Amino acid sequence: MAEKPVDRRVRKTRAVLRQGLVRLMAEKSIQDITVTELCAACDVNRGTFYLHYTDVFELLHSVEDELLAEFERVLDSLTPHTVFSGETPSPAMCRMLELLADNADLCRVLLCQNGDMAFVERVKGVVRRRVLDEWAAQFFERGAHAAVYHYAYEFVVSGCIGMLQYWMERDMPLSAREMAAMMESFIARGVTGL
Amino acid sequence: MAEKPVDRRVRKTRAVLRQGLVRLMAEKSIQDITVTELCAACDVNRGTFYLHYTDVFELLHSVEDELLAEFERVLDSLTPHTVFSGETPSPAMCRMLELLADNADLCRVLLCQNGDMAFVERVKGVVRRRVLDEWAAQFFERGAHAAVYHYAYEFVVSGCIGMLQYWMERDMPLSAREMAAMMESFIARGVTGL
DNA sequence: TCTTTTATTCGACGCACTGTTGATTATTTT
DNA sequence: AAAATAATCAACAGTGCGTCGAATAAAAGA
Repeated sequence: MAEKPVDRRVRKTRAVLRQGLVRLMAEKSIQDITVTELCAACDVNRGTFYLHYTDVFELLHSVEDELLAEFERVLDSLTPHTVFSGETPSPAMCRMLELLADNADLCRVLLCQNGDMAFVERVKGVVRRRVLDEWAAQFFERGAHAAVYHYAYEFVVSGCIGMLQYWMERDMPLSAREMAAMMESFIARGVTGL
Repeated sequence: MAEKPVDRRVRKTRAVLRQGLVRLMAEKSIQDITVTELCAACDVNRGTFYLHYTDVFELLHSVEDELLAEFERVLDSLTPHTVFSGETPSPAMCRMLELLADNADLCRVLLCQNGDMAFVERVKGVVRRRVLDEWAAQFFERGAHAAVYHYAYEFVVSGCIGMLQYWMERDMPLSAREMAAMMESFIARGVTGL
């Protein structure tokens, strides 16, 4: 694990391109963004772009990777006890929502209208790997059919992401804590149990 | 509303292009599909393409429109009574799932990996316009906070679509009826109520 | 600080796809 | 059978792509 220090110029160029992409994505769909256009908007030479990325999509993925890594760090900082404590809303859910709020512009662009479906799948996958086994155990205790908890998981995760999209598209009118509480309520009792 | 009969050649060309696009989309992402490539795959002259569509995305939208129209026809054929009868699973839900099963290839391409997020939003919108008012009434009867039912709606619709994605990506191992029953159970009682 | 290393810039190149045109051929409609 | 219209074909300029070598600028190492 050699810590390779990255040249300051490289860091700067990549940062400029990343934030330039996010800025453009707020205006237009990713497939309409050309390398030429992005470089002009960022005042970076087009050739320089190709020193770092093969195309706009690879750049997008690097942006996604960065956010996803931060997301995973939050998940890793949560002990199982933190997650399954009786507290409502759970600190785990709250911290994840705060992360979204702190990266609102980027998350909106990736998760909402004209977002990246593949990225949404990746997010689901990250959560799945950490939650599903725990879930499975709880379901089996209740004697539920084996396949059911997979569908239950998809329902819950997709449902939460849908709520987040609605929330972000309206510039987050509720606090992270309020959102977390609502989500956990829906997960546990469905929507008729209000 | 003049019924304009469309030339057989036009119908045929458009049909060939539509099914060609769906075929290609099963292999690669939409943004990697060029007009040149699509026309070669369909054995249609490239110039002919431009007589009907401005670009690949307009063709995609026309495909989406067709599916969405069929979806709406199903919804329209359902009386409120059909939807809110006590029957489980409801005939409404079953019919919608059967429509998905009948258009499996297309739905998979539009809703799953590398799908079109804007299309998913349109689907949500179609359902929303027909369901939300009914929902709102039920929520107010229970004295719920005004904004809550919007989030509840997003949770449920997104949750169901997430289940559908999981279902379709695995080539629909359950029947439409089984899926409908599971969805309605999650909606009503959440996932811990199994 | 001076030297070495490395990143960025610049101009240019062939290439592929685009969107359109006008003329020609084939099919459908009346 | 005649008229209308759709599809084909070849060709065009325009634009972005991906790459290159040479020149310049900036950072790292001594």
